Amino acid sequence: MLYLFDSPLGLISYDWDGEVCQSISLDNHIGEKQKDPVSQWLQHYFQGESLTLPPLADPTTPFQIKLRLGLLSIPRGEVSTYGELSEALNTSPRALGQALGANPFPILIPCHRVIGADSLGGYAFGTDWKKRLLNFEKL
DNA sequence: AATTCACTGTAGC
DNA sequence: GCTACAGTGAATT
Repeated sequence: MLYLFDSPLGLISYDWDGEVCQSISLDNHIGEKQKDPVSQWLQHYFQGESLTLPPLADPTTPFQIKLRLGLLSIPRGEVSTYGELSEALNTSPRALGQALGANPFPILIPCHRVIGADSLGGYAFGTDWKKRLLNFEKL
């Protein structure tokens, strides 16, 4: 079931089935507002606090597991690069980017904290969002 | 300083 | 299997 969250940076929708979060979307502006673990986490996130993550759907591939751990090890306000992360995960930068784009949980899993070696890099829902998120976390 | 280019590994079909 | 990428560093102009 799709629900909405009204963030200071833009509208966020997420798929919550009552038990776990299935996915996050930054462009589908449909659904109702509801109080659940996901909206609570987002609420706190945008207040600058860190909570433990709500239950998330299992990754579709083993690589996604490693990817999550790698991303979650980047603290708020810090950034890493595709090259750096790919080395840590024993893969290539290109592959890492591909996997990041396939990650269903932007913001919850902070894929926006990964930038290119000498450029911003891309973002599944537009670099717009990426810039706003990074700027927000810089404070 | 800008552009081209081969190499790369994952996901999705 | 095959193809499309959210990258990178070296080689070339």
